[in-house]
Amino acid sequence: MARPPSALREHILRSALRLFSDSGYKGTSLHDIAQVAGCSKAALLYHFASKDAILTELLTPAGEGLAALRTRLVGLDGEQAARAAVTGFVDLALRFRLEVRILFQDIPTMTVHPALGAVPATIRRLLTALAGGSTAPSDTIAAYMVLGAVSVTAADDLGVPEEVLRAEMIRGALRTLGREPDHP
Amino acid sequence: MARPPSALREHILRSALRLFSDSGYKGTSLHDIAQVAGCSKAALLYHFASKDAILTELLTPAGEGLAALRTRLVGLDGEQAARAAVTGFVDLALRFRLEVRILFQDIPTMTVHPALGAVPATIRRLLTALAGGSTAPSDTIAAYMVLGAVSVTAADDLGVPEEVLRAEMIRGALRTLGREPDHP
DNA sequence: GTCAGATCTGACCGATCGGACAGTTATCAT
DNA sequence: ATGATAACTGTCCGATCGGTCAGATCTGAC
Repeated sequence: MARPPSALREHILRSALRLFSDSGYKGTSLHDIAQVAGCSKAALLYHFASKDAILTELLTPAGEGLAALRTRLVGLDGEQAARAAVTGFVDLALRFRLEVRILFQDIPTMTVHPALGAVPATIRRLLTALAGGSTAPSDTIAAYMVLGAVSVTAADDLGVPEEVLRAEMIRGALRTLGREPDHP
Repeated sequence: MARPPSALREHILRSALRLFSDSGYKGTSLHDIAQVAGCSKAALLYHFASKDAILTELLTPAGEGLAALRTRLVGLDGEQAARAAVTGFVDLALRFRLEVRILFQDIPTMTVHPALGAVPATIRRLLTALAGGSTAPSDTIAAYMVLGAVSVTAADDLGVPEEVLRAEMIRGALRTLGREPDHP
């Protein structure tokens, strides 16, 4: 886990992250990654067991962040849960912009991924938190809309400073949920 | 254009639509489609010039619907533009649920697609309509959030009747834009 | 220097991809 | 019946895919 950083290894990860988020996992070949990273294809497979291992290592931090958000939501309900879920998810989506893009491109393929096995259940928990615990269709739909809105908006880079983007996404999400954003 | 329907041809299209939306364009092989359609891979290529031709034919109606929405928005501004854009886009996303899923999976690849060349510009027009003509960051971001919210929510099938989904999505989108949904 | 282990390369492998093509079968007007 | 055309199949092709492997090169401890 805590290996020597090996400059090339890190460079490979960065290159793969960019390519995966640009062209998708299936749309990116080991040859492509090697070319961008400036090494041979075999060098990739020296540092990583497989193409899938690269993906796993790239998505693990985001998965851990999502799990951490989940634990932060336990015990909360109603207004508190909704607000915590909104700010937590917005921060997460902004911190892992490219990872979100990767996830969204291959959702059907990815949810089967071993490192992401817990994601669907966590997303479900996040949805009920966004809905403030309500199971009414209107609240469920609004929660789902927030999920989509934040993911898509964070993934695509409009030329807005991150501070502004964060504040506006939180305000917009709260409006979507029918909660006044004026609150501290 | 108005060819004899050829039962198999239609069946191929339906099979490809399902597979593309489930596994993505790159994630679906001609062999897969042929298997689901119950014919040989060569039969596919008798009815369609290429895999890409299947995709084009599948996405063309959605592209036309989007173009139609665009023309319906010309001349409108402010409140009128926003409301027309919301209802129009919600209807479109619901009518082409699977197509939206395909588009979202391969956005970077797809926008280069010849049949979809006009889509980015149309989306931009749709965004300004959703923002009610405003170019303020807060309005632009809210418009983008609506785009994502509607697309994602329509694409994934939560078990809600389409009537309810449509009404709630419109109400939620208007809330996101900071406009009261009470209006007729 | 030298030697061991880490790092990296070129060549190669089997599988699968989209697609081409010659030939076979079904359909149908005459 | 027969000929023409549409519909379809089996087979093959070159390209590309992820991955393996034997060996070359680099590196630092001794």
